[in-house]
Amino acid sequence: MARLLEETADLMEIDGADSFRIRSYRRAAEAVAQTTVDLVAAASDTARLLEIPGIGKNMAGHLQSIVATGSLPARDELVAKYGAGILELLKLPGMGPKTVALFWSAAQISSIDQLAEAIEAGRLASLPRMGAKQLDKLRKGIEDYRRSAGRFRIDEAEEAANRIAAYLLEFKGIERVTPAGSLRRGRETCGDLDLLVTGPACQPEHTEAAVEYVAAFPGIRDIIAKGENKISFYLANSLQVDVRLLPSASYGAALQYFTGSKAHNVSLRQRALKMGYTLSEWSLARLDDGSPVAAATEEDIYAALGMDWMAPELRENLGEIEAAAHHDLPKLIELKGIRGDVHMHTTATDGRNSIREMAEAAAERGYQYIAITDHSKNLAMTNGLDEARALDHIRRIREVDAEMEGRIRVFPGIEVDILADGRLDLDDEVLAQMEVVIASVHTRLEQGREEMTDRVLQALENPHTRILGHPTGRLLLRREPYALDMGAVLRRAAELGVAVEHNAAPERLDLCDRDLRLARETGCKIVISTDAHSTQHLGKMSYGVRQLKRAWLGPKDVLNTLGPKAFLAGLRPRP
DNA sequence: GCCGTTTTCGGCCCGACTGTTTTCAGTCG
Repeated sequence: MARLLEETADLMEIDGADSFRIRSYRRAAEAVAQTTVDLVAAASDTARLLEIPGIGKNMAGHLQSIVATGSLPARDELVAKYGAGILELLKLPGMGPKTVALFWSAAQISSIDQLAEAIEAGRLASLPRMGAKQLDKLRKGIEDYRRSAGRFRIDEAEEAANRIAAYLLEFKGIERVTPAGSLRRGRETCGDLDLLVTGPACQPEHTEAAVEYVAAFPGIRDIIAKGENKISFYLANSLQVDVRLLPSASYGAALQYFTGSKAHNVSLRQRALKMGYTLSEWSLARLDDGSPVAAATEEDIYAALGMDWMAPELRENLGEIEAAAHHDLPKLIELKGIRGDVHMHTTATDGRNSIREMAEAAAERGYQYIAITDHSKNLAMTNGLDEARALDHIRRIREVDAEMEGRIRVFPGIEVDILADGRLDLDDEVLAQMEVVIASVHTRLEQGREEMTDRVLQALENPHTRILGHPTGRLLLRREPYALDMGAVLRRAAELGVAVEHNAAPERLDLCDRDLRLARETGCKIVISTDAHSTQHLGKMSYGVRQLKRAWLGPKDVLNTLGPKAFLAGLRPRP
């Protein structure tokens, strides 16, 4: 429902509707996404819907229409006018509603394919504001987009996996559903979803009823293939799902095989061959007579190969096979090892909860400490703090720290903006009052790699910078981490004792595998956070922790696995 | 389109940056 409202807002923007009216659709989308009210149940009771802030008479009608018919007439009309493909254009960097509208009216462009064709044909060069640079940027944006399209963020894949698993487990005779592939390995994105299913209903020759049950899953858009042991289909969002039914006797071998990675499996099979075995999705078996050695569990298979079992996140053929054979696997970070979160926002800027509420929620989660790090003045849209407000805010944070009576420590902090010349946007005297100063780049990165890197290195030199924050959202969404020379940044950060933040929210995995491995090699300290803007968001960081695991980062590398005192001591000393 | 009233219509976060301007529009956070 939130997505339909959000898309309607996008279409209205292209259509040139009143901006405040558009905003009310976005607010309603947000409200729908956040509310705890059961909207389907409440749809018959208009008064109930009207109680939700941001939902008025019209929106209530929209919600009722979505519940009743699955569609929203206001959106349908605009889709009919512009075509459904036009929404995709907004995902290209530098493409906003005005440009989309311009291309539509001037060249009848309503999809990415049409845009690509029009650029190549030179049909856009005569339009206002469309110089060579702009068109180059669009060309590159389309290329990036096409490369990443078809992959799904891990949180989307996991949500789908959970939904399907819940359905499958209702069937008598299905006992276990395990996601394999890149979802199990905790990659940032998944190309498709592999679900391994076992139980009495999965015995060979007797799978028909179970297969039919899978095929009846209500979320299926198209069935691609349906056989005895395997069924493949698309969900409504085009995510491809492969469900495999397996006898429990070979469940471990199949799980190992389908978890991968490919490189890990190749290495593992080579090792098996050297030891006189052959490894397949059915079993680990002797080469000479084909008799099975291990198959039921992954532990059995790895053990038979003389190795310790390892977490799926490690299986990328980056030395884990040798380490497991030498019983030398690193001690890795688990979610429960995170003892504090030191990047979060409150109602003072763009957060939804007060300092006290954030502190209570964090204490309830079992955290030992937090830092409140609201935005500084340069982020005007968030009502960022200027010097005077920042000082007031610190006073309030200290009060809450006292009010919590030791149940949790609350450190004063701030997330400052790194300006174009590398300076921070608040006075040093104010920064000197903060325990946690996170310096973040919030402007877009078309400055070029050299300038951007310089800018960040400058910010590291500022003696008040204690944590380097995420280098801007747009960059992360485009998954182009090397627009910044992260090697140079991490090395300098390590020298200066500045910690680097790894934002663990699923849509924001801002340090990629290579950066995290580099952090380990350079000895750069990592701080893991979720950049929480509400109590709901606080602590939802399992994905980021899985990233750390794959990079082999251990508790000694991640500062907020330490207690409050050790955490502060691990930051760069304050001047 | 929502909200909160000054109860029936006016207000609704704003500044930096880029590329194209020759004074600013569009995008982004």
